[in-house]
Amino acid sequence: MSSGALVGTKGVPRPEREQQIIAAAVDEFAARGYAAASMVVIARRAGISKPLIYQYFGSKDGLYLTCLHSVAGGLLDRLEVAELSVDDSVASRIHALQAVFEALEPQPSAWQLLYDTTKPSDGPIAAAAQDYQRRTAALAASGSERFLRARGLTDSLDASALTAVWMGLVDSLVLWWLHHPQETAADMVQRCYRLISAVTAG
Amino acid sequence: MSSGALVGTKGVPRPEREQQIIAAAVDEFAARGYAAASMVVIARRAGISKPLIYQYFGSKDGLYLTCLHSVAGGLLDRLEVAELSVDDSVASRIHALQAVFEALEPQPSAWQLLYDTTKPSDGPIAAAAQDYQRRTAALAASGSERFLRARGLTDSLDASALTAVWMGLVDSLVLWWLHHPQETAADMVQRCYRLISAVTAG
DNA sequence: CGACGAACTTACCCTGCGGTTACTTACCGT
DNA sequence: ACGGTAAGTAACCGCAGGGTAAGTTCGTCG
Repeated sequence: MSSGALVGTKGVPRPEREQQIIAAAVDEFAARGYAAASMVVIARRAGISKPLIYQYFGSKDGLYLTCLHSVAGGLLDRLEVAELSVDDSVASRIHALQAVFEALEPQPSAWQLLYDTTKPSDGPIAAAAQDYQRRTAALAASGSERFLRARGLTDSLDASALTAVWMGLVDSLVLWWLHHPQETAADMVQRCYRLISAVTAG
Repeated sequence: MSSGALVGTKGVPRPEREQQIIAAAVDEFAARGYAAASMVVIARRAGISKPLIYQYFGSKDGLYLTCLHSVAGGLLDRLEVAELSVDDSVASRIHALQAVFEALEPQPSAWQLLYDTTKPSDGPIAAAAQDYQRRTAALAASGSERFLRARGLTDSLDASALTAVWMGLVDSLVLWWLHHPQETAADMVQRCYRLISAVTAG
């Protein structure tokens, strides 16, 4: 047979196929959320069929977990390094922003996995997500406490709220970036620097 | 029959039942998002059965639209009034925050309807949501432009990004409030005032 | 050349969801 | 008393989505 070849192997080795599937799944999970994402759509986006995903990842949960680790792992490592450059000034926060933008540059939509509100509220996915959220929140919280203490505020709820605000602020900037894809990570860093200067100027 | 009475009217008049259903639906839509929310779960939360919802609201979309209007209508009216009190200082933003907190005090979870990413991307729901989003964005954008112009910045993308940040900041504060339900709206306003003062102090 | 395993697919099962039909109970005006 | 109408339900339908079984093609190694 010359044409056809609708079934049977296409000669793509497993690790490469897995990366294609993960990339497609991250896009789909980011766009629709865990609950609304469809496995057959992910398969179509990856150019293969549904059972291959199950053979490689076991279940929808397994695929989602793989995507989550792939996205959050590198991001958190970078963030933990960048946090060392943050002191108690507002302006020094730019280092954390830079780490986020650079980590996300290959696939910015990945960010939305971290704030997906449709994932299950218990089970291994919830556990992994809470663990990542705990680690990022701990990073942000230590910065918030330092910041407030330097200004004479010690209320722990104030620190908690400021942490939430700071994390939400990063979220907003990344989402804005998603809607302006022509901007590079370096553009974003410069823009944030300008805005921080403007706000803290009075 | 003394016990039982599993079918037949329970004597609750329609307007009252509708309010119960809307309250239950807002909670469920807020918690799971449009796509993942289940009509039978909403019915169970409201203490009735699924067909009654269809009799009163026609469809899942109809129920969602009713919830959206019920939530967003009052909030936007309040916001438009409050925006008149906002000048080009950072501190005056507290008036907008106060309007949001007070409007949400009866049912804070309603906020999450406005940022539901799982709603359909076309049709009447998308149209209504885009209209509300356009109105809120217009409010926030006018404030951002005034703010930046007063500080010598005129880049329209800067204004767009700052608008996104401001809206995300409000979002973060409301979400933090959802996790600290013992706080009143007045508590939130005071806390925000403290934090704004701290950040703008240097 | 033959056969074994890895890469793939078609066709299916089953649960759960949005939506509907047909029925039951209670209230209320005359 | 009684009948019309509003309030309310159990049981069903079609379909979409997660998950599976069994089979097909291709590279590769003796």
